[in-house]
Amino acid sequence: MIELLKALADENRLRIIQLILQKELCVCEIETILNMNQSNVSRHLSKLKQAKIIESSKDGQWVHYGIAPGFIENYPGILEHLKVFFQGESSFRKDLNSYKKYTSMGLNCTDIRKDPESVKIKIQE
Amino acid sequence: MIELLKALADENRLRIIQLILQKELCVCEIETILNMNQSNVSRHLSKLKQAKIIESSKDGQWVHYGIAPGFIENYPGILEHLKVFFQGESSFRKDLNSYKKYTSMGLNCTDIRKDPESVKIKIQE
DNA sequence: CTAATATATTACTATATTCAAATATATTCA
DNA sequence: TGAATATATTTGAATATAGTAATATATTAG
Repeated sequence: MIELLKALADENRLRIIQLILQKELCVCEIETILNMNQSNVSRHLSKLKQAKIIESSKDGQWVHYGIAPGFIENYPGILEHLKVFFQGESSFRKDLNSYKKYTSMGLNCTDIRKDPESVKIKIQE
Repeated sequence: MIELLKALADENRLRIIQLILQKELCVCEIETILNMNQSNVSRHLSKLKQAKIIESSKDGQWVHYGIAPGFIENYPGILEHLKVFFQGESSFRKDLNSYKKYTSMGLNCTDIRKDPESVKIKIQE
């Protein structure tokens, strides 16, 4: 429980959680949508995984992260509070907007690989 | 929210919260029941207060701390998970036992003032 | 007023956490 | 196979946090 709370008590990790709650995503997508560097995203993902908040599945060279079912089952109350928080914070709404642009434009890992910067620009508001 | 989670993500602070959930208590009681030193308790209390998890009321030379109604109203889900966690952890059950001995023996701040060590011994299992 | 007591704060040390740059590993594709 | 890519890990510097001892502030009792 304490490890869980520690894992949740970080803005960047909450940003990642909000994204992953929408849909399973791979590291490069998280990196691009949140405009965070690779090392940082990887480190936070590993902390979230250790706290059993998220889980990973490897798909060739890509690694996808999704919310761990156990987290949803065991901590529905916390999840609810997080969702309310996400909705109330403009910076989190902005992240969500970037995510929505990313999907509605039909972008994917291959696009990111080709030109990460241009994807980043496209999904900014 | 992040500040709240940070404040919760510490064992000693959760121990304090469990106690205070039972009843409003003064600093010296928390100190004695949890067998923590005064400076440490005071520091954690101030962090919990800053996160609006607890609130204080001064009663002469004594300061009592209780759960902030706002915390209960705004974060019922988190509170539920905390209670479940408390019940499942033997170290937290032990704290609760000490608290119950403390009250069932009719002890109070004056007893602690007279002889803190003997109170500590009495409420150990 | 003075001594004693309750709590808060400060100063210091130890430990943990964050970030970013560099490096390592694994995988794909030409 | 070898080059490029995706992700993970290591490292070091900066910052934050926890704990303790000592000190400060407030309050009560005599």
